[in-house]
Amino acid sequence: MILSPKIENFVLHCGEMGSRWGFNRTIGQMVGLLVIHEQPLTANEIAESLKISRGNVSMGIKELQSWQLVKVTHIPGDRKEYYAPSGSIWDLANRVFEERRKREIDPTLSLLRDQILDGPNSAEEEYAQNQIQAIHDLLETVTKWSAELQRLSPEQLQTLMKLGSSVGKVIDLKDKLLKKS
Amino acid sequence: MILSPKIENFVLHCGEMGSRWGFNRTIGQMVGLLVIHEQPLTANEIAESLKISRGNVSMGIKELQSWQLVKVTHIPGDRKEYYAPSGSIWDLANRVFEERRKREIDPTLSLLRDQILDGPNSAEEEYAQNQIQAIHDLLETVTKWSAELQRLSPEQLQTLMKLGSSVGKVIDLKDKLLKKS
DNA sequence: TTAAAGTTTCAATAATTACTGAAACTTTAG
DNA sequence: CTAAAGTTTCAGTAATTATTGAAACTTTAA
Repeated sequence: MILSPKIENFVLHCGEMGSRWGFNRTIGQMVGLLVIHEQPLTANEIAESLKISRGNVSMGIKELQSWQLVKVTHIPGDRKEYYAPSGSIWDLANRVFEERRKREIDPTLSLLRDQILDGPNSAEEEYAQNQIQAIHDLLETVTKWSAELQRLSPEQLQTLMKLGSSVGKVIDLKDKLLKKS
Repeated sequence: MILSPKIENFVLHCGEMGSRWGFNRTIGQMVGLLVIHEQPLTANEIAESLKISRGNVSMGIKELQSWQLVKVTHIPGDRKEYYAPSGSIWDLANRVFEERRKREIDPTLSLLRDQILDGPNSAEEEYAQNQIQAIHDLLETVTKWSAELQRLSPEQLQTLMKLGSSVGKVIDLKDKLLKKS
């Protein structure tokens, strides 16, 4: 399981970016490795390729499963587990996006809801209350939008994405559209 | 600079979320504090409110400035610097979004571009090359879209966001729209 | 000038997070 | 059943990241 320079380069980069994408270096490397390899890999192969301990791989796989980014496969007559990405690049990106929304937005939304129900407890909390409401509204809109995007088929999403610079035009024509629908 | 329970709660929560939003706990608390307070605060007030050292505040402010999230103001006859958020909640969210795109996507896009120019170096790199291309295309689309969103006025954005569940309909009517534009 | 008010820097250290490897656990073929 | 193959757990330790606080630096009023 020796990696070619190009692939090693790619995997190491995924490691560096790992923490920015929401996991840690090792897990970033694992994702990179799984994505770039056509065949599923065993835990031992992963450990060997990345020069990390078997235990670390096990923890990493667990974490990746909590993100729903890997699937386990088996080869007939072989009891080892083989790991592979749980879908296309697009699927993976979608899952990361969704999982991050859950971790980065949901807890705050929940706190802010409670604080809004509580109401301002004094005159100087008026401004605070307004700001809390503003953050709440923003996060709620983002959440709704994100749910909407999840509902779309990959083809629709591609279409939407490719709309690119004509998004502005779409918006300008919104009223017309809504009448027709 | 003693905080009311509700505000303290909010600020502490921002601290907990800080690392998930791309900074650290202290900086998260600083953002929370600045956003929730109507009046700009001095570095000393921030240090006192959050019970952290003066030096830490200085570093935090520097970091927040690199994210373009704070602005400095002065009060006539007072040489202290007063810090406040650099805009509305919406502005701040936009900046965080943009900055994260720069940190989380741009470096990868740049690496992948180079790797694509390099071309596959062997037969077994064929698959790898395809995957690299797929990731590249996805990230490029996201980048373009994000740039497009930045170009829109806040009002247009609001409109787009509020479109919510009718996004699907918009897509279905895309062709019709593009003819008219 | 200069000294008081304010700010920044950074080496030392604290706090957190990640990793290893050996032991415990699980599964299955015989 | 049991032993071999495989997997997971977790205490100890390594690596990383954040924080303090004292010294250096900057600005300004007198």
